This record gives sequence, structure tokens and C-alpha cells, in this order.
Amino acid sequence: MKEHIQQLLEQTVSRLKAEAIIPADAAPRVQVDRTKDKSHGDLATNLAMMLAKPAKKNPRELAGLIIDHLPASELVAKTEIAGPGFINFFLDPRFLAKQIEAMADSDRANIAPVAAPQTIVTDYSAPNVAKEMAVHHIRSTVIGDAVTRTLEFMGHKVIRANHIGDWGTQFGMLIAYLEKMENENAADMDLSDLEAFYREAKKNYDTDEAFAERARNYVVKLQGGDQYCNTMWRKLVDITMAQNQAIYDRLGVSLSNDNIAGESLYNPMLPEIVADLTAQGLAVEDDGATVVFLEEFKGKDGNPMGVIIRKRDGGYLYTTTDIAAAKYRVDNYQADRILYFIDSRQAQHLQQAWLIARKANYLPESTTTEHCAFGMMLGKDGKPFKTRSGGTVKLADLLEEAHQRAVKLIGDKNPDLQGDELERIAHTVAMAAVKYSDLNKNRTTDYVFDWDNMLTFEGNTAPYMLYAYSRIQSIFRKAGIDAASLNGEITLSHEKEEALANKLAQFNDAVNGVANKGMPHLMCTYLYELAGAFMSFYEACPINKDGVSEQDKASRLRLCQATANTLKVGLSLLGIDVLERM
RNA sequence: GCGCCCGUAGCUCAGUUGGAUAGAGCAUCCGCCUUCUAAGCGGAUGGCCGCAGGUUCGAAUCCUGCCGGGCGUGCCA
Repeated sequence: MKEHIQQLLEQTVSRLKAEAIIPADAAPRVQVDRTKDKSHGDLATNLAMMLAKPAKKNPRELAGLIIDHLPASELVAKTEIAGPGFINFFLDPRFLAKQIEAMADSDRANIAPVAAPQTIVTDYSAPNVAKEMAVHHIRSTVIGDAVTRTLEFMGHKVIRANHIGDWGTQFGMLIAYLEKMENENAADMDLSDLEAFYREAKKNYDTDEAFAERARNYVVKLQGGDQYCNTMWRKLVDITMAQNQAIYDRLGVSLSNDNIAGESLYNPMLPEIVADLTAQGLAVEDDGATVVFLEEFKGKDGNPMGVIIRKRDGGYLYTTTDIAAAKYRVDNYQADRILYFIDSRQAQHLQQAWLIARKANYLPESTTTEHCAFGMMLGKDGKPFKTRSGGTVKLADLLEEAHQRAVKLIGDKNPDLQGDELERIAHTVAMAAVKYSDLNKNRTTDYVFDWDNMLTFEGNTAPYMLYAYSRIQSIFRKAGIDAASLNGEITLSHEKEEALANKLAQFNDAVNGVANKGMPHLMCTYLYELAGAFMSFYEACPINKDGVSEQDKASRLRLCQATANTLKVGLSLLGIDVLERM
């Protein structure tokens, strides 16, 4: 719709140029915005104000000329000049109604796949091996998954890359400790508490010199491809990822073992990359290390900053791994876009890795890299979020707490629900609430973690949207009809019907916004407004009540159907399931 | 020191490429269930958009300076 008005205005600009009303070299960016106030119509443009100066006319006069030269369109019911020179467009409600009918008939809410699909790599979640996922992992995991789902829905080829921390010097220590555990506990080894495992391994490393010696030895052997060390390493990875997979499954995150592409994957590439960067003259030896100097970044002394890609002891750093990962994704997938869902502290590091990859021609210009950044989690005291004892909060514990609260709330609200059904509904509500509370924010700065805030079910939360959806299903049940059989015409007569229809028509913008910017909170905002528009409609426009004409009823049921479809599709893009009743 | 990010209601956050009167939720207060699900709806209170300049017809948004905070800044990731 917006695009249509935009096209009309582009044509108008050409006509005005032909008549020399505006200079031929004027190249205005035609901007069409949705109005905030209904009295300003549906869409507005500031074109006249932008062109007023070059045309040497006052904006309102020029606005009149623009309207005079506007090609006729059956979508536009009326135009008006307002304020300093805005042109307001009032759209034909019949066209809007047709559009909503199409959304009601479609299980994709009438969103067409893109004409030119891209290959897009999404790098997200990235937990560490031999550590449990903590609450802060939810950010990358849930945001990355929502964007991934959205891009896939639009028809792009999306490759999920779970860049797990499965390599590094700590593995010597971990293998040595795993070995010790196996020796002491024989067959029955419990690794359910990975936090404790890591802590104990560290303790042994710090206090037991023989253990530390063995650990250091194992690092070297592991890097050298030693069979025994590799088997032990594999065991650690498998145990960790099995636990993480359980969390992904519970949360409804679309990652599986197939998507694991950890640091170890790129490790074999590192020596050749360092050699190549050196051969290309980008990297040099400096104080025993191999360093790339970047004049784009200044160091403390004001000279080009040196980025170390190989340590003096021959080890590699994560910059090298990220350079390799970028190269890998171009070479193996021919990625058009690579999205990194990583916290904002790594912004500079990523910029440097990408810059080096570009200079070395690993990353062509046609491939874009985007840092979808977010801040870290703080406690209410403004310090990095920790438990009272100073540990991290396990993600699994948060999910369990959410579930318990949901069970209690649903039991209170709806005592009829019991047993498996109660558990099932509580699960959906709880996971939706937790995910949504994270998806809803768009902070690149740090944000405050708060149990109650995260686990509330009122106001701008996922349960609100689920509630709207289940209310619609309830209407269908009450009416005794199967939603799929609906095919009536929509007429928008009531103010709240119009508002709902207008909101529905904006779904397209929300989907594109998430896909283009990698920001799922745009979808959250949209769905909240949509659900709100439905709730108002629901209060004002009865359907299954006495005195409602058959025509109104049929039209309103169709509006409900379109709303339900849109909520369902929109929530699914966020990785949230809907409920038929709650 | 240099670089990046940020500062919006008591709290948590939106605010599109610069547009019309800066918005939600929570909290507080007032109404609405003889029920199409009150996890809701309607309304009220609450703002020096960190401060000061500048650009513009128009600035929370862009530019400059300052104040305040976070992060990064050569051998962890």
C-alpha cells in the first residue's frame, strides 16, 4: 500500500519535472509514512516540503500542484493538504477489506516469499562446552532463533551456525579431570552439574601440580590429534550438547546437533590462514607473535592497532577463528549475509576480524556481515547479574521457575484445567513469556534482569497475545463453525473494525523489519498492537450475541480469522506456539 | 588517552529514513464481569527526551562541546 502511493508520487515527480515546476535535477527520496492520527488519513508524505525550496514555491502551494498531477488510483479515496504542507492520503476501505480477506484465507497471513532468495548464515546461541547455559545465553539464542525463523519464512536459505566454545587450552584441564572422575567412579559417572564439574577441574588445576602437568600435556596431545584425548574431548562435547539440546527443545529453539559449528571446526584452517595473511603481507612477526596492523584502529600510542592472530607460543586466538569462520561461510555456503548474534562488547573484535577477512579477500563485497548486538544482563544493583552466592543463574532453573509460576496461575484462573492439559498449557505460556520478555527489548546497552518482570503474565507479554488468540478460538467454538470454512465478505463499518483492519495490513512491514534489521522486537511491538486492537474490537463489536445481523457476524468472524492467522504466524516467527484455549 | 555504545514517566522499555499533540507495560487512583474467557476493556495521574549550542519550515532523532554511565583497547574467549 505504502509502495503503491510511493509509485504514484514517483510518477508525479516526473510529471512535475516535465512541466518544469520543479528542477529537472531534483532527486527527492519519496517518503510515505503511516499517520499516527486518523484525522490525518492513512498515509502521508512530506514531499511538498522537501521540494519547496528547489521549486521556489511555498510548501502548501506545491502540495496542491502535486495533488493535481497525481495519477488516478482506485486505492485512494481522498487527498488533503494539512499543516505546513503534508499531503494526507485516505485509502478506500473496500480495498483494505479485500486485503484482510486475503489474509484470512492464507495460512501465511498473505505474506509472499521473496522473489530473490539469499543465502544467509545466522550465528547464534554459542554456549560453552563443560558449562551449563546461564540466563544470559537466552539473549543470543532466542533473538537469533526468531530472526532465523523469519528469514526462513520469507523464503531465504538460512544456515544456522551454533558457534559453540569447544576448543581452547581449558580442555586439557577438563580432560584430565574427566579422566580422574572416570577412574574414581568407574562406570557410574554423573555429569549433570557441569558448573560443579568445571569448578572442580579448575580447583584441581590450581592446587595439584601433577594434575596441572597432565592437563598441559593433554592440551598438546589434543591439538596434535591424539586418539585418547580426542575421545575424551568428544565425550565432553556430547554430554554438554545433550543437556543444551534439552533446553533448546524445552524452549522451542530450532537448533539441533546438525547446526553445531564450533570453534574446533575452524581450528584446522588456522595455520594456513596465518600463513596466507603473512604471505599477503597483511600479517607480520612482532615480538614473537604474528600480528595484523590495522590503520583503521588506533592503539594506545596512537599508532595502528596490532591484532594478534598467533601467539608467541604458537596458539591462536578467537580473532583468527572468526576470520576462519567468515572465510568458511563464504567458501562453503556462498553466504550473501552473515548475521552475528553476539553481545555488544565484541563489536570491536568483530569489526577487526571482518576487516582482516575483507583485506585478505576472504569476504567479498557482495557478502555483508552484521553484528546484531545486545547488551549484557545486569542485576537490579546495576552490576553484572549474579546469584546471591555469586554464581550465575542457570537457564534451566529460570525455565523451571517460569513453568511453576504458570501452573499456579493457570490453576487459579481456570480450575477446570488439570493434569496433562494443565501442564501442556503451562509449558506454552511459560516458555512464551520468558522468550517474549527477552525478544521485546531492543537494548544494545545493558539491561536489567528481574525475575518478576520476566515471569509476569500481564500487560505487554506473550500470554496477552496467546489470550487474544484463544479468545478468537473460543468465539469460533461458540459460533459452532470451523474457521477454515469461512468465506464471507468483510465490511468495515465500526471504528474498531477499521482500526483492527489497519493494524492487520501492517503485518508485512513487521516481517520485513525483522528480516532487514535483525530486530525481533519490531514483531513484538506489532503483535502487541495487533492483539490490543483485537481486544478493543472484541469489547466493542459483539459477534455471538443477540441483535447482531448475519452480515455483521459474517464480516466480524472473518476479521477474527485474519487476526488469528496473523497472530499465529507472527508468534511462530518469534518461536512461540499458540493455544486453542487457556 | 583513543574507540564503540548509551542517557526518554517512580521502575522496565518503545519511539521507523528528521515530521504533525513524545508512547506502552508495571506501580498508583477511578470505572466496567445476571460472562462471545476480567491473563481483559475504558479513563486519570505521571516528561527540562542528561545539559548547552548549531543545522532545518520542523530535532528525542542529525552536527559540535560538556556532564554522567557501560564496554573495548597485543598474547582469555
